[in-house]
Amino acid sequence: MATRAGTGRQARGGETGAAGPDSRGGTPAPVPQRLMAAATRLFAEQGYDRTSVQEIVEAAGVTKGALYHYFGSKDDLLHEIYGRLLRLQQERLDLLAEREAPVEERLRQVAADVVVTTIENLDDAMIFFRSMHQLSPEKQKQVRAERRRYHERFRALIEEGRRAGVFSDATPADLVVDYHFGSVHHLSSWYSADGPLTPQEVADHLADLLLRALRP
Amino acid sequence: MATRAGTGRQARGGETGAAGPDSRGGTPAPVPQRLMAAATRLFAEQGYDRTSVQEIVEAAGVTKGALYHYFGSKDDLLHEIYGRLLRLQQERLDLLAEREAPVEERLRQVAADVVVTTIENLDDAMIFFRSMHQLSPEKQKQVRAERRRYHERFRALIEEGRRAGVFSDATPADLVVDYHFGSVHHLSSWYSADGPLTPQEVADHLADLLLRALRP
DNA sequence: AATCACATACCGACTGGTTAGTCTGCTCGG
DNA sequence: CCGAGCAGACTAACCAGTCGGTATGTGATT
Repeated sequence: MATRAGTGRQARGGETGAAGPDSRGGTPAPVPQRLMAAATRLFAEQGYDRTSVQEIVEAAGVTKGALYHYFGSKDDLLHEIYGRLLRLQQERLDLLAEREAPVEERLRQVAADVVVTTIENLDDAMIFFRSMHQLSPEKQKQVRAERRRYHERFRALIEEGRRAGVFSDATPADLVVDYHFGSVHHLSSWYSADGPLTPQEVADHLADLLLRALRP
Repeated sequence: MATRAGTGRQARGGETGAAGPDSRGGTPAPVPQRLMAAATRLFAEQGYDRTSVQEIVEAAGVTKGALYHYFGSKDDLLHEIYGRLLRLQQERLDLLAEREAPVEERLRQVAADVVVTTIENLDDAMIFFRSMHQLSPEKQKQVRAERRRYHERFRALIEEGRRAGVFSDATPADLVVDYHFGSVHHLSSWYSADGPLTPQEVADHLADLLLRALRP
């Protein structure tokens, strides 16, 4: 349904294969990917509203006709960026949460992992929390729903740890989740690859702060 | 240069007196305040770029002539909103940090206070975190510098506590500061006055999480 | 193997609408 | 009578999205 046939929307193409939009001199990446990459960079640099469709297509080396062939609207591009990040993080959360390990160890891994993947996709993350409100209300609702699922999965881990008696229950679990995700969102406004800390180090520290705060 | 001779900039007027833009039927609030109040509300609701100057002046019951009489540009309005919040929080931080009390008590109060004042000015805060990058580079630099002063003052408290042996030094102090302010920034995306928690309760919980994370 | 039918992929000029900021001039208190 | 305070028409720029058109490929029919 999604791809060809009727409307040529919803690109998404090669999630596998080379990471960059153009993996060296060989064949250039497909047009939809080039558009997504250009939009991501420009949205992160200038903001959504300040980036014109014209700029995006020029950066991707195509024209408006191509963009509107693959995407329904400018705001579709934004929605795809969100989808990409959310799918990635949800997938990793599910993977880690189901492991065999003490709950405090699983929470630590999950808390650190979301930090690492956020830093590794810092442009996406920056766009995420800056431009959410610029999505159409309908798409916004959808994104929020997915986000909530993520938070609930995370909260479930905290509650599991409480029942097991390894976490304090001094603070409502929702608040603890928001406390941690606040710091995750905030990453894009201070983390720099030039800084002294690697993504993994930052992640370990932040996860450690969370676990320390939860000590009984 | 920008405006006319006398540069009628920098409104700011009655910081004292009635809080609202129009304190009941009597005399309406002065035009600059009405403009600031209207701009604050609209920026928070729709975002900076999506709010037209025309909307602002209509909401304030004046015309463009009035706005450009008092403010140099649309982005000046934004800058004033930042200034208002930053001045308020800096002032309160200085006040609390200089009190006579054990350092852990002072940190707790400071950490909670910034949460309360953020919630009490949630529109300002939301605009702050969403629209920073829409300021002119020059004004952005200025705001960042003020923000940094605030963070450094906060960090100094943590370091004082470490020297006194009451805080753990497992995590770099900068990271701890960013951890806490992440959650403060994040407030505007989840806190609701209709929720079960009062601002003070949220503040106490968040301050508690910080202090718990810092236990040696 | 040549032709036809049809779809995908893309081009780029164009449209209708919006925007920040300017400018001239009115009004009214002192 | 003068200037601060403001009105509101105006300008020059810009922008998302549309649309008619072209090129290329593919499968079926002759």
